[in-house]
Amino acid sequence: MFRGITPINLDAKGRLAIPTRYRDEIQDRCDQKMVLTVDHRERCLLLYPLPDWNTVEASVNALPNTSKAARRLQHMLIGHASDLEVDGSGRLLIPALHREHAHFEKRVVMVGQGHRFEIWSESLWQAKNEAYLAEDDDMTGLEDLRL
Amino acid sequence: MFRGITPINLDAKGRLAIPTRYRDEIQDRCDQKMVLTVDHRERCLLLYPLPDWNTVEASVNALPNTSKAARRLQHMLIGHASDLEVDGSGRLLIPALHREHAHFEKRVVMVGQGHRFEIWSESLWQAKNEAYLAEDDDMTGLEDLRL
DNA sequence: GGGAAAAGTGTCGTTTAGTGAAATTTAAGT
DNA sequence: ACTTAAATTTCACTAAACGACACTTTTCCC
Repeated sequence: MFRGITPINLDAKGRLAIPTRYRDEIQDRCDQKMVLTVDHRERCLLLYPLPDWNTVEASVNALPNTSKAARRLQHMLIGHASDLEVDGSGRLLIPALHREHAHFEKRVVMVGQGHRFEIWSESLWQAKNEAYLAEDDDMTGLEDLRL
Repeated sequence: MFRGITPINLDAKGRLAIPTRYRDEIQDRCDQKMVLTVDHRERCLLLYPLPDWNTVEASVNALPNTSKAARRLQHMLIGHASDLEVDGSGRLLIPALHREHAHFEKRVVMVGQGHRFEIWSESLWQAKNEAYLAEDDDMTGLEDLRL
């Protein structure tokens, strides 16, 4: 289970050093083999251990491709999926197109989300948080939730 | 399995250099013999290793040609299919008609899609992505999906 | 049919990006 | 506080992608 948020500096070649506390779990779970793709509704990247990605990919591929929403998902998620391997120093090279897509500069934040990570440009992440705070607090459908 | 997205510059003669990480697999799978055709609903090209294309072609040909949708598929896919061979430097010459159809200029992106590739003009690919991101997030029928 | 132009093919050198290792810095433990 | 280990940054090397060039083949026009 990945949890927590970590700010990280990309190096000059666009490599991202995985926070140490996740490295053992990643080693165990997928032998350093991960898949990076884009989120279909936000300007951020999604990072899965390979086995978890395979599950997601299978369920997205199984959707009827007559549905427009399904085709959108297939185009975005599957189309942008890239195999990555964690190198000997615990780093991942983020492909240039993905960096551009998510507007990465030097500083990014890596957000643990259970079986996967979200990776955001730090400035976009901050903007997103500000936007959430400014928004009306619409909790429709969530009335029974106890936080 | 082809996966990942790579930006590529066509050379002055319209040749596309296959990314090196795919070359071994292509050599093994089809001895450099590939088939290029057009997608029937997007302005992009589809590139198959010959054996995989043969499967696709057979199943499209098996469709009842009383169906209008089937005739459309046969016309588009099979009609535009063109045999290509990877040259000694790992490049494919994209026929002029295909380049025009998909609005290729210099920069294209090659998108691994399992047993085949999609090839897009970079600007069309970006436009498509932006359009998807801007779209309403209509997930009707996909409520149970866990990404 | 001859010539010219266009299109196709192959090779080479340069540049850029990717990879791996080393060294410095930081942190942790004794 | 000192030693050891770990993590991050920097540097150097390798390989792939790019562009240029030269040669061949085909096509079109005169």
